[in-house]
This record gives sequence, structure tokens and C-alpha cells, in this order.
Amino acid sequence: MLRERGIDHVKVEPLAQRLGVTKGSFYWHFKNRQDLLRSLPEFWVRRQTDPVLAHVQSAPGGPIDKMRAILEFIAREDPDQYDNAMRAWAQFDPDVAAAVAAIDDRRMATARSLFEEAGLSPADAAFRARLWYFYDVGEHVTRDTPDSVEERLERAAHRLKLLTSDLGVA
Amino acid sequence: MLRERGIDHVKVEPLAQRLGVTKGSFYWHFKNRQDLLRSLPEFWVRRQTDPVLAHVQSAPGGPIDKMRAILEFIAREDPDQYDNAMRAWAQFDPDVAAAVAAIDDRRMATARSLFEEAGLSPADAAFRARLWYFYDVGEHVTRDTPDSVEERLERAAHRLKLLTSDLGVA
DNA sequence: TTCAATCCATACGCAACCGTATGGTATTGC
DNA sequence: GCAATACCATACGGTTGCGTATGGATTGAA
Repeated sequence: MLRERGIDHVKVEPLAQRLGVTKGSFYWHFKNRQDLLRSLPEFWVRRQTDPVLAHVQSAPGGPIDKMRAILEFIAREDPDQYDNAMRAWAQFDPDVAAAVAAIDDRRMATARSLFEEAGLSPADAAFRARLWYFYDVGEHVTRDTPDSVEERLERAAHRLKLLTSDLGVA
Repeated sequence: MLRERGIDHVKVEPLAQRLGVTKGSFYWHFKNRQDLLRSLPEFWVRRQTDPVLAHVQSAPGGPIDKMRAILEFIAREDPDQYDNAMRAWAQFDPDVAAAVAAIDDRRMATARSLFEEAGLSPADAAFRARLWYFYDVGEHVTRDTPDSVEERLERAAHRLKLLTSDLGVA
């Protein structure tokens, strides 16, 4: 429901109907609607970003190789709308905004440290990481992601080249 | 209401109360709620993107100068959340998504033609324009935009340098 | 077997909205 | 000075959704 229609449409009665039960069941598992909503961000983090960051840790090679590993990992994933739904929600809920911002920080910090490893100054690495990460965000929220894996990989290669061509290939 | 709480909270009775009238008045000016919602995207376009694009047309100098003009124009504007609210809405409404996508196209086409003017091939210009534009989108939706105009200008300069340093300064 | 915990259905009161019907007031054209 | 039009209030019925109270039904343990 969150992904398809937004947070304002995760309501207990429609949700129960969709699951083929009544709301009597819902109020057994959750205290109330707020209780359900508050459990969603954590659920999202576990599903969408923990796997990616874990994968990067284990990637071999230098910083550029690791960046390539991230891009290819993401390019091969099926794009879903979970991130977008969370961002749309975060837009109007400070608590959720904080949760999403924390994730953005984690992801960007990874990129930042890789650019530093590749020889950039902290300030330059920070900016480059923003450019790097915001591309992802922009492609998602504008729904500009190509349908085919091949095209996604091609774009990933292009992006990597553009953002690292001036760095010494370690 | 759209900017502060999202489209699902622009409801006629709360809206009327906020304006100090009753809904009897609302239904004089609008056929129904849908009628109001459908008028919003056009309103948004007129306020948020027409002025920027008009300003670029009249900027003097070569493509790089025009890019700088865009960046400075935006950096000096007060950042509001109108774009974000529209994107959040577009996430769950195909009609609105089409309207927002059309705006994204217009803005990106401007950047694309400037990069072509600066000497890039159509394919390279297209990708560079994406990188250019998605930075804006990302900075907005992650609410990472600095509060001070000075800092925004500094970032703009940094961005321009990073994205055009390899091009012949026309 | 029996008791207790688990899980779900039914039924109710309540509030927020939508849209319509209808009447009142003010302003403008003639 | 008098309609006609523009604008707004009041009042109503109907729907959707929240939360609670209460009563089965099933299952595992003593």
C-alpha cells in the first residue's frame, strides 16, 4: 500500500480487506495505526540499504573497483518504488525525514570515503560524493531508470568514467 | 496545504476553515475536489519553472555563462518545497507524473543543448545534462540545500567547475 | 481432559469528509 | 431603485475510517 498509493493510504480497514481478514485481527497484531507506521522505516532499511552496503564491504580491489561494484550491484537489482515512497512520506513527516536522512548519510559517507581513498581532499570528496549519490536519487524520483539491465549497466559505466576519469586509477 | 502536508491533505473542509470560510463557498468556485486538484499542476508550472527558463533565454554570453546564470538565479531564490510536494504527489498519480516529467524534460533539454553548444556530442551532452539536473533534484528531495545564499553560490561554482572543466571555455 | 493463550470475527459509537440543497446578503448593471 | 448575478452560510444525508468491546475458534501445555 505504501509503495502503490502512499502513506496516507495505508489504512487499517482497506489493509485488512486486502489481506482477506477483518480489522479485529489487525488490532491484535498492532496497538493502532501509528504503531504500524512507526515500524515501517526500520523494515525499509533492512530491505533496501543494508544489503548494498554489506556487498560493498566485501568487494575486492581499490576504491574505483568498489564504486564499480556498487553501481553494478544496483544496476542488476530490480528497481522498485520503495525508496520513492519513503521519500514522499519523509516530505511531510519529520521523524521519517530523519530516518531517510540517516540513510542518505550512510550511503553518501561510503562514496565520500572511497573518493578520499582515490586521492581527493575531504572537501572535494564530499562534493563529488554528492554528485555521485544525487544522480541515483534523481534517476529514481524522476523514474528515468532504464528498463533493461544492459542499458542500466551502460549508464553506470558512463557515470563511473565521468566521475573518476581525472583520478589516478589505483 | 499541498506543500505542508501533501496532496491527500488538501481537503475541502479543512481548506475552507483555514481560509475562514465555509465549504459552501468552495463549491461555488470549484465543481468538486477533483476540479481543484486538476488545476494545481498548471499553477505550479507557471510559478516555478517558467520564470527560470525565461531568465536563461535572456542571459548573455556563451553556454558556460548561461549555465552559471541558471545556477546563480536558482541559488538566490528562496528554496520552497513546492517541487518536492509535486514530486511526492506525482509518485502516486500518473497524470501528475506526466506533468512533472514534462517539466523535467524541459529543464533537462535546456541543459542538454547548452552542453552541445559547448562542444559535446549529443549522447555525451544528454548524460552530462542528467548529471547536472539530477544534482538539483537530489539536493532538493534530500533537503540538503544550504540555508545561506553564500554557501549555495559556492556550491554552484563548484558544480559548474566540476561539470565543465574539461570543456573548451567558449 | 481442561485451562490458557493465541488469533480472528462481529458489532458498535464516533469523527472527518464529501457533495447537495437551499436560503441569505451584497454588489453591479440598467 | 430594482432586478440579476456573485458570493457565502447553514443544514442535511451518506460514506469511510478509527478504535473498542466482546465473543468464538484453535492449539499447546499441564
